Amino acid sequence: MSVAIENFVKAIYKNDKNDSNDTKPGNIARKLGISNAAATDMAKKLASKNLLQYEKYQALQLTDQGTKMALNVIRKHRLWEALLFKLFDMSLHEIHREAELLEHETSNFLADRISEYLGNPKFDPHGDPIPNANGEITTIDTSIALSNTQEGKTYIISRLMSDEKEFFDFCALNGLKYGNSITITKQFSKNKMTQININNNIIILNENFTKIIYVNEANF
Amino acid sequence: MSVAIENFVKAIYKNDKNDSNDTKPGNIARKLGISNAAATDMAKKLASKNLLQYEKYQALQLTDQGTKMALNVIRKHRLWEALLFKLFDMSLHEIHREAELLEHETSNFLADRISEYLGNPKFDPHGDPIPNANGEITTIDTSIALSNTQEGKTYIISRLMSDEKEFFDFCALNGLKYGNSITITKQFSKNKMTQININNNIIILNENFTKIIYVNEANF
DNA sequence: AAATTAATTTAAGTAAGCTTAAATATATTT
DNA sequence: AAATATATTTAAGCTTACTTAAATTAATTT
Repeated sequence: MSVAIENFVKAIYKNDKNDSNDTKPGNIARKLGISNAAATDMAKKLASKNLLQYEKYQALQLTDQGTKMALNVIRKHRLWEALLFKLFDMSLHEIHREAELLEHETSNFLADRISEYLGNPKFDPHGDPIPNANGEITTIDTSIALSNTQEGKTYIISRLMSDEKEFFDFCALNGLKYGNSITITKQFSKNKMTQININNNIIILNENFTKIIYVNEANF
Repeated sequence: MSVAIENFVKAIYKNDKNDSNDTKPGNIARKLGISNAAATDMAKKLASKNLLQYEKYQALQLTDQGTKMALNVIRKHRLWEALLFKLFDMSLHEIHREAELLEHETSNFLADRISEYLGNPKFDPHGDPIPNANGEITTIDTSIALSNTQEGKTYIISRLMSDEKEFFDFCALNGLKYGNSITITKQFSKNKMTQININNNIIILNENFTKIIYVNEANF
């Protein structure tokens, strides 16, 4: 299937989660930056391919097949985000931009290799759930802000919710990377600071940081 | 520029290295799996974009701009091959197939991140040179077969020239990966076996292996 | 050198994915 | 409920990247 089709079903899937009554051609058109006419045309075409149900003037509804396609694209997008975020010093915005292109040129085989390499993560660096190869999706995000962690426990970094270069520079410098493990050595509840052990270095993070770094409990 | 255009200049660049007189539309058409007519059309179009010189019935010649574009695509292709080969257990054939698609959807920024991550390698896992960001290309391959290495020296694995699953399984098991470092502990010149230290494990490789594993001298 | 073969080019046509403009239906306001 | 505004649809047309078939040129054989 083409890039245009993949983006179309993805846009419907995402829009539908917010307001399924408003998933009409015009709405999808706006999100994709195409004309209403083009969206109507595409809707008809995809209906004939059994990817969605189309009735004049009604909201578009993905079929099971269409939903599966959307989830497959979203899976690839989020796996790429997770991989790029782990490997390189790139912001959430940058990884999103790259993943938006790579998602359409990734075989299922490669997606599985990426997932495997990352330890089959259930969430991407934004905290959004990554569908598995069967299109199943975990909806409960168990990650918590660093400020809510407990002394003595070990966690895996699951999100770095920022787009500021200085933040990422700081993270890079201190080994704060998606997928890395940290241990909480002290919680200063008064002034909201957190002392952590990362790669055997002890660092203290203030509220600005502990609120935007998210982690999951490590399961050993 | 489109995927079709990128593949067209890439095909010309590659063909030209073998026989520059034979870089005519029909030849490129065959390599790309399109008709001669389509190739002639494209040649005219690219001439108007200043990517190549086109004269009726003559061989196609890339301009500097066209050459630069071809090298940029080739750079991305080979960087992807190097990255996928390093990270995942994929054969040379598999990484090639994936890189063929990813190369067109990769920003220069991301290409630079990949290169940086890999330590700006000059050759990909096939042993083909990786152009740098300025389109400069190293033509002298300094890598040698493991059978030609010297006792006591340390090398970086630069190629694993095989497409057989068993070989890659063996490599994965023993940490023989593109980019990894090994030390030659003994050379058995008679029966062409080589003893190496990899990740502090000592293993012995026979001729079947030492002829298809290529390495570069490590520069510390 | 003429005849034959092969390649290139031109011409006409197609499908995908868009566009704008006009027609039509739906929603909203009064 | 009628008038107005908004959204959707239809229609016609464009560009890209192809196709096949016919015409032309180049290369090869005899």
